[in-house]
Amino acid sequence: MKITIQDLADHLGISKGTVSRALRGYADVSASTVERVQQAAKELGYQPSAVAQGIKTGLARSVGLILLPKSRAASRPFLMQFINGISTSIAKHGYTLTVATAQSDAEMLELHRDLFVQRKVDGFILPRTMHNDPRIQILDQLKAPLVLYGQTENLTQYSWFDINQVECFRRATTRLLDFGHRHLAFLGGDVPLFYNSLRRKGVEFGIREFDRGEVQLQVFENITTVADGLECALRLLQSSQPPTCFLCALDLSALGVIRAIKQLELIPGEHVSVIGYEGIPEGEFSEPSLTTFEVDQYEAGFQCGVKLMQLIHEKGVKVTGTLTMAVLLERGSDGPVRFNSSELATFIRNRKRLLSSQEKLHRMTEKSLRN
Amino acid sequence: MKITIQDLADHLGISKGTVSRALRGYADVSASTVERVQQAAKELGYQPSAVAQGIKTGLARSVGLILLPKSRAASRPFLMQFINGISTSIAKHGYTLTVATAQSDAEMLELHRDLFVQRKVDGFILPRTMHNDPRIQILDQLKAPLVLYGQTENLTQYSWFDINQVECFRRATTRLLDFGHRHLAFLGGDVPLFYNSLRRKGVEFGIREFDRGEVQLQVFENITTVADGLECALRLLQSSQPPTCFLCALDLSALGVIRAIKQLELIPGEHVSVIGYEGIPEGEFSEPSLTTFEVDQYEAGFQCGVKLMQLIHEKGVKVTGTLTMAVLLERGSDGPVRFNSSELATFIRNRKRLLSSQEKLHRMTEKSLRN
DNA sequence: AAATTATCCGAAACCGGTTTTGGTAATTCA
DNA sequence: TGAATTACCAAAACCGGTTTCGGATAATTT
Repeated sequence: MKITIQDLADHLGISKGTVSRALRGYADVSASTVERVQQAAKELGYQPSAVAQGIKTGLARSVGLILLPKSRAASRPFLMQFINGISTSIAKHGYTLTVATAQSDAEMLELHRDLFVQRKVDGFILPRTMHNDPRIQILDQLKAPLVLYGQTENLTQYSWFDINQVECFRRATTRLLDFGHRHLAFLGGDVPLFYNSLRRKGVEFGIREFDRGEVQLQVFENITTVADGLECALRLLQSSQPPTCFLCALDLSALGVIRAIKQLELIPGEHVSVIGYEGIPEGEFSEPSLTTFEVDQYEAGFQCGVKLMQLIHEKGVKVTGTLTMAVLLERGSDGPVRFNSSELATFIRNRKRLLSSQEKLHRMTEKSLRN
Repeated sequence: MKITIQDLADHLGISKGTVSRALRGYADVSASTVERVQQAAKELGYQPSAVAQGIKTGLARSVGLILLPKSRAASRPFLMQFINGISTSIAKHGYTLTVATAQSDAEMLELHRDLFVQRKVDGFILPRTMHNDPRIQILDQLKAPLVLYGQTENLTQYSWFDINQVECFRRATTRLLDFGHRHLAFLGGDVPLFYNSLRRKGVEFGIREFDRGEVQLQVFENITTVADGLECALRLLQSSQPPTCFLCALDLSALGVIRAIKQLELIPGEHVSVIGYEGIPEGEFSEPSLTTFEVDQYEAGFQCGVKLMQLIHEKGVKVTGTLTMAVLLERGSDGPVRFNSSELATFIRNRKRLLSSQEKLHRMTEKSLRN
């Protein structure tokens, strides 16, 4: 049924070694033979078995990407385009992407080891880098090629790709300061992940550049979902010294903050400003739309794939790191400061008191409209 | 560096054939030898190369999943848990998942053929089944094992898994009819995909069961995104005979409908009802939260994986189809009818006229609150 | 014309496993 | 005790490719 190289050789009346050399482009095969072989291969639909090729070359022609689906909220939005980017760039080298999922950190480490030892993959792409990432330690021992999507300690030893998140959050911060905000809140994400400290550092840089002693920053961590952001912002806004703007490490939490602002009958972008990071599709449709940094996840995946192909194929290549920028989408969720913190606090208090009376008014209007 | 079966055999002073048979559990190896081999394998960290194994067995121990990222809106939400389900079930058999992406339909077909001919995968899972799905035709020719996630024509020939979407939409429809709605709109999704006709059929069944000649149904297709749903619902609601409820083939379009309702200053679930399908996370956080059918994508992936493993390993097995139900999440976006279609039209017209005056009022209130 | 050099291809080794074959030693049976 | 099993394992064949080696033929040089 399936046609092998021997079948093809028999059909042409030449040896299978010659067929192989013809197809691999060796110089010691005549042009006419190469032509004949390629022609016959196309006619008979012959394609070499990747499995059989792999045994001699030692390569599986696949790269591994191992995901922890339990961290669903954070990994979901970026995934599809990231996979697409990897897949597209490695396809040029005849490589495919092996995606596996682990249910726990321990299982994830085992999976990395097993996939490599069993030669199911030739290398890995590691997204969501952590502090002292244990995956790196294991793969180093095995001398497995790897590319980081994100940064970590000892960066010079690895190939990596990342967005300059420090710069993004520095810019977001100075933008808000230029808007006149003086009470900022930073809602950080997953603490063990490296991105979190980078984004926070960006905020601190922005403030340090500017500081005339009048800027106040509140920092929170582990705010990773819409619900987290909603709950955290509600609490902060109803405190005695509410922030007038929010810097969110994740779009998801930023959307929660917007929801909180609206829930307090305030106008996001006017009464309170919000800036997110990542550029998930929901941000475009939120009301107001979310000001955020849009990350090109396809490009990220693509570059990770390119770097991994270099590591695997070009021996002796130096590792390379690449830092690019995300694009600031200036949308509706931030703007010039309207109230300072104390004014905002007062405003929110009064607003709350009047909400019930306003509701009555609303119901009356509705009734009159109905008739 | 990497330890092979020959290394292990030399270390034990026995032949590599015996090592292999010991590890594969052949009967003609003494218990003590098996013990010694297993012990040594563990100590030296030996794991057979999947590539080398594959050449003799003819299996790559991988299954293929090929995605079209251009259809981003529709495939994004379900992806992660689906992959997780597949991956988890096939891992029990030592299988991994190969994910590839294609940029066009033609490329997708080629990819299926190539991956199988090159023995990079032993079979496929086909999500998002289409009418006369061309993937199936190609894979049939190659006699490639496949499992459908979704239904199609000639279902008895294939293994497949699906949600009973006809029943879901039948229930959704009778639910709305029981609520007293008589003007329904069905916002369908991608026309070439098989799910679309199933969901529409469910709506038609629901109406047929009930019809006393007084039910009106408007049908639209290719409403696949939030923007589509928003635009379509805005248009319909401002027509002279607006529907009082929307049955949406996709949660995303349902979220757009909710947005449209709010944009017209109506209350979703009170003035106009909306029911979605799929159970994406956003639906839980929308205001009001979205009534929808929640699909267990992990389970879907898991079952597809199980079925594919059966096809690949148990020769002569019959193909199997499985139909399960999604869970109706009764949330806030639907409820008893408030207005009939004409009343709703009048209400919306008046409301529109008064919006500007109300806005003035609102601004005044705000000014007074500020001081 | 002889010697040298290219050109081209077949034969064989090899990759790391699995599976079959066959032979030896220990057991069982008559 | 001799024959027939049985238990066990080494050796070899095999899977489908790639790569090395060496030889035959043709082309070039001296």
